Amino acid sequence: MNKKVTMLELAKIARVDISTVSRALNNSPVVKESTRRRIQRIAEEIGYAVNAPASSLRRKSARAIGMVIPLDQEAEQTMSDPFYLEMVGAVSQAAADRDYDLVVTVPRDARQVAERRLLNTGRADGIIVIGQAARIERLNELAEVHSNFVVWGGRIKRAKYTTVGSDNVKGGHIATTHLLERGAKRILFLGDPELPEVKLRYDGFLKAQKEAGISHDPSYLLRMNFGGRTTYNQVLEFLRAGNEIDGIFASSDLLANSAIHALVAKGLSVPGDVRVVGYDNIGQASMMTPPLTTVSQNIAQGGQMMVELLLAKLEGEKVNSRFTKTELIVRDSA
Amino acid sequence: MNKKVTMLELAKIARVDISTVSRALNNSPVVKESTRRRIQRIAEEIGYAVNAPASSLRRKSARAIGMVIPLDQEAEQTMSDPFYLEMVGAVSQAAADRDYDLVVTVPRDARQVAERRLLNTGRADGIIVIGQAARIERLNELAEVHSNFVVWGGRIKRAKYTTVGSDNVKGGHIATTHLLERGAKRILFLGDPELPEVKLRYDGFLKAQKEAGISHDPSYLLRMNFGGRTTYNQVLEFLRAGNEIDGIFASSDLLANSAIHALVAKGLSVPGDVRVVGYDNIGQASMMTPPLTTVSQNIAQGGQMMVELLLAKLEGEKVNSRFTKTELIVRDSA
DNA sequence: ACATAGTATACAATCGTTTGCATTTTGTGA
DNA sequence: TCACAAAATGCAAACGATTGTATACTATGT
Repeated sequence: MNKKVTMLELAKIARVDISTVSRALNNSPVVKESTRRRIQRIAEEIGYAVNAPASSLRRKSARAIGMVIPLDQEAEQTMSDPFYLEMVGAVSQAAADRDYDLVVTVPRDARQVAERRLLNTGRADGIIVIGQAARIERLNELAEVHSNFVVWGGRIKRAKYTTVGSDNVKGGHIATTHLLERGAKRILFLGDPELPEVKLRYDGFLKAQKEAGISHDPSYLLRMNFGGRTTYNQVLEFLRAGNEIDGIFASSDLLANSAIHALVAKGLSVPGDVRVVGYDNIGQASMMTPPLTTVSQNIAQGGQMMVELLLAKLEGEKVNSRFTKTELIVRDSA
Repeated sequence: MNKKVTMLELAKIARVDISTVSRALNNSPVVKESTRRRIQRIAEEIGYAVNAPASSLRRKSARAIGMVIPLDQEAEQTMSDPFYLEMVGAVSQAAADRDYDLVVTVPRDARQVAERRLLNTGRADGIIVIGQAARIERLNELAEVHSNFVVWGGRIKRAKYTTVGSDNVKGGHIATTHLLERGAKRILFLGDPELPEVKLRYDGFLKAQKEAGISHDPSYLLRMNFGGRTTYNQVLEFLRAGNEIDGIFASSDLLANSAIHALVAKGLSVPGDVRVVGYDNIGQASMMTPPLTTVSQNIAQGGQMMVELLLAKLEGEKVNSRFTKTELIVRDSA
C-alpha cells in the first residue's frame, strides 16, 4: 500500500545524478532550465516528495516552527476562548506561506520542558509561545540559552525575550476614553491585574480616567479570569449590592459577554443604561447581542509578525518586540 | 548560543560505544541496568536530547501525527467555533501521552494536498482529519493510497475510511425526545443538512418525532451554518413571520446561542416559552444564559480514540470506525 | 583451570538528502 | 579546428542516529 519513492530512483528515471535532482527540486540556478523542468515533471508524475527527516538532518533545519500553547490549571475554561484557535490559524497560515510546518504542543502540566524539547531535538527551528502569564521567569531562563523564540503577550520591562502583542496600555486607554466620551462616569473594570496583559490594560484604564479628571473608585474592579457563569454571578452580585455603574471595560470579550448577560438579567439595557467595551475582537464579538464594541488585537497580523520575527531571528538578525495594530472596533454596545 | 551535543560525544564521555548509548536511551533490555542509568544520568547532565530528524530517518518513522483542520471558505467564521480548539487540545494531549508530536496544518485553499504532503514527505506517520463536510470523495481517493488516517465526523455509508464521531442520529434523537417529553410540539430545526453530520442529526430529529406520532412541518427547518448575526436575524425573521414554536433543536451550540438571543429579543423566555437544545457541549455552553442543554460529543474521548485508532493502524491492525459517547447534557434551557 | 553458555558491549552498514569540489560538456572567439 | 572560459553535471562525504552481527567479557559447572 505504501510504496516509497526515493530521490535515487527519480534520478535513475531522469538519467541524471541524484545531486542534480536535488538541485533541480530546490530550484538551484546552476541546473539547466530544461533539465530542471524535466526533473520536476517526472517528480510530479511519479508522485515523488522529498523526505523531510532526511532533508532536515542534512540541512540541520527542520523547516518547522513549534508552537506552545500553555493552558495551565484552568485548562478547560481557557480552552474555550476562541482567541487561541484564531491564533493557531493565523500562525499556521503565516508559517505555511513561508513553507514551514507547525508543530503544536499543549503542555499538560506546567513541567514546562516543552520549549526546550522542541528546540533541542531539532524538531523545530524556533518556537512561538502563546502567553506569558506567570511564566516570565521561566521564559527568561530559556532566553539565556536559546534566542530563537517569540512570545505573544504584553511588553513587560523585565522580560528579556522578544514579544509581539497589542499595545495593552493604549488598548485600555482608547477603550476607556470611548466610554468617557459617551458620558460614562462610573466604570467597572473586569479582569485580573495579576496577569501582565491585564495589568497593562488596567493602567491604560486608570490613565484615561485621570486625564479626564475622574477619580477611579478602586472597588470598581472585579478580579476574574475566564468569563462564564462565575463572571455572570460576580457582576450580578456587584449590581445587587447597590453599586451604580454606567460603563464596563472588560479585559476580554468572554468577560464582556457574561457581563452583558448579567446586566440584562438585572433589567439594565446595553448600551442604553450601561455601555460595555471588551477586548480581543474574537469572531463572535460582532455577532453578540448587541454587537460588542471591543479592542482589536489583530490576531492575524500578530500571527504573521511572530512568524516573521522568528524567521528573522533564525537568520541571525537582531529583532525588537512589536505591537500589533491596536484599535477600537466600535459596535452597538457602547 | 546554540551548542549541539551529539550522541557520539555523550558516548565518549560515558566511555562506551555510541550504539550502547542509543540502546540505553531507548531502554533496550540488553544493556546492563547500571550502564543504562549511568548513561541516562550523563545525558541529563549535559542536556542531551536525541536528534529527531536523524532518528526519524533511520527508524523510518517521524513519531509524529499530522492534524488537518480544513476551514474552507467561511474560514473566519468557522474558526471561532471553540469546538476545533478543544479538538486540537484533546488530540495534542493524546498524542503527547504516546510520545508523538503533532503537526498541525490549516490548509488555506481547498487545494487539499495537505494530507498527502504530510504523509509522502514522511513528516507524519499518520494523520487525523477534522471534519469531512464536502470532502468525502477526496478522502475516499486518499484512502485508496494511504490507509493511515482517521477522520472526525459522522459515519457515512459510502465513506471508505475510518471515522470517529458522535452517534449523530442518536444525538438528534435524544435531543428531540427530550424536547418532546417536556411538551414541545412545534420544534424548529437549525442547521444545514447538506453537511453529513447535520443530515444525520436531522434524521434523528425526524425519527424521534415520527415515533411520537408528530408530523414535522418541513418548513420548520432553517438552513444555516455558522451562527452569529445571520442566524440571529434568520430566527427573528422566522418568528416575526408569525411562526409559532415551542422548541428549537440547533445542530451546534453556536447556532443555539444566537437563536436564544433572537428569542429573547422577540420577548420570549427560555426555557419558559421555548425550549432549546444545542449540539457540541462546548466549554461556553454551561455558562450561557440560561445554561445550554446540549448533546455532548465528548471531544476529549474523541481525540483519544482517534489517536488510538491511528496508532493501531500504523501497527498494521485492522480497525473499525467508532462512536464517542453521545449523551444529553441537561441544563436550564430545556 | 577450562570449555561453554550467557550477557554486555563494539563494529559497521544504513536511512535519504544536500553540497563542496572535481569533472565533463557546451559555447565562444580566433 | 583549437584553446579556454563558463555552464552543467557527477562524485563522494557528510548529517546523527539505529540495529544486525560479531566480539569480548562473566560466571558457572566440572
